[in-house]
Amino acid sequence: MLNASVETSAMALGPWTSSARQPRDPLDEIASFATRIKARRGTAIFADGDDANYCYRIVSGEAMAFKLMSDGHRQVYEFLVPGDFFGYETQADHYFTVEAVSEVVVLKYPRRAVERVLAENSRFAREIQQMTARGLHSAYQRMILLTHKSADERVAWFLLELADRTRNSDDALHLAMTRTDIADYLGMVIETVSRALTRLKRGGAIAMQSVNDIRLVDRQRLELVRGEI
Amino acid sequence: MLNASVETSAMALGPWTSSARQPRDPLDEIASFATRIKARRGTAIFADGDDANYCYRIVSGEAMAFKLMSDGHRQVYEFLVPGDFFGYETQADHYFTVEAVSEVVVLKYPRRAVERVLAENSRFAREIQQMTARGLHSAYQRMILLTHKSADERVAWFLLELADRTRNSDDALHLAMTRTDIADYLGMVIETVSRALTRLKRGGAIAMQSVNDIRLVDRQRLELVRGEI
DNA sequence: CGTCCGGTTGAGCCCGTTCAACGCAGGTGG
DNA sequence: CCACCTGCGTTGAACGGGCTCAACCGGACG
Repeated sequence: MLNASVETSAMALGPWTSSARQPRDPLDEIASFATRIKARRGTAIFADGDDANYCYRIVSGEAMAFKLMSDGHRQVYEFLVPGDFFGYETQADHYFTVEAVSEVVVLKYPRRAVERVLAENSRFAREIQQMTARGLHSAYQRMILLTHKSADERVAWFLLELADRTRNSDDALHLAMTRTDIADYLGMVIETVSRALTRLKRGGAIAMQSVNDIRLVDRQRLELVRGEI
Repeated sequence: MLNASVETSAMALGPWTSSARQPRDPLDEIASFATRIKARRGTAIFADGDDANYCYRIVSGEAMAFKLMSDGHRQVYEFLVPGDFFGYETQADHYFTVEAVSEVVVLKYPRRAVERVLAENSRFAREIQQMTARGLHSAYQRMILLTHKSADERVAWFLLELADRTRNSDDALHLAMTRTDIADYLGMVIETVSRALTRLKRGGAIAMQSVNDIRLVDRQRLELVRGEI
């Protein structure tokens, strides 16, 4: 949802390194308030309507933020990867559910503590503001995707974005989420996602080791399919 | 885009009232830095890619925030009404254009000044954070609209939202924007917008005095068409 | 009076949805 | 060990809502 800037996902890989030269993690400010929790695949970290007494950050694994509609439809707002910070609200309640998509480890910060730091530390407040603003920016970009892009463009965009966010150096990409999750994220149905993946495979842009393990064989072609923005 | 909370649009109607009982306008903090500018219909207040050296607030009239794609498509991010605050970025540049949709008066705040106040006044920082978070929330809601709602539902939602945001007490609603603008906001084409309006008219939910002047005759029916959320 | 621009209406098409069948892997129980 | 079931993904066929293309309408303006 909101990812603290560039270097942060390193924190998922090892212990905090506060070495002088290293750019500091903006969330270090609240690190001391964190408790570490685990969630198994399919379990909720918090639910739509819950009191927003805590906010969180992914350490390892993946999660998804979504809202369930009264008509049964589900909109997946974001997939959350290591480094992502989420659940900090200015209002009383959470307005979406966050559920583990794989076995996931998260840090849990008490809202009170975060707000105390926000009030006292303007640098930290600026970081949070920046993360929220980036979230808004990317939500707007996704609107373009949802209104003007074809099925293949959406799926290509999804794959490239996920590869980018999980910072895979090689071309291997593991999809922790199901086709249904992807469909609900991209505003399509599962069959269309499946067909789009098949076309990308036939076109030589990707290869599939197994259903959930994809190789971005021809990244350039994939970017071509995705199109601008 | 970002609307400072409930009472703010009153500022568009009269001079600042800092009376004790009245809830204060959160943007009072930076009021002294504002300069007042006018823009005629169709002119840009700032453009995509411009240095984000200023941010703004609508006093009267309406504007729209949008992005032009390389393929010629245009996505309208938001319609801006009196009280709306926009253009404050954490990065260097604006990433969308804002253009007057009618004759519009805006207050223009230097970014430097705003950032100085942000650093010194945590209450103000909290207000800005809250506005951005609300913007994100409403962007997510609009995603649902763009993925799962029919043409009629979208248009009904648009009319109700606009009526709500402009706080019309009676059932008259003036559309300052063109059909093309509405279409680019709702992710449809102009013909579909037109047909949806015609159906709402035939269904008795609305009436049209002229092309741009709509009466919400049967609000309940309109809400029924719009559906949940 | 003619032109232009924005909006409306009509006809046909297309892409993604819907409905349905099938494939495949993992789990369970005889 | 195999038969069966269940959940998830893929593929096929037909449908339909919104898009495309095109004509028309009406008010503003020269």
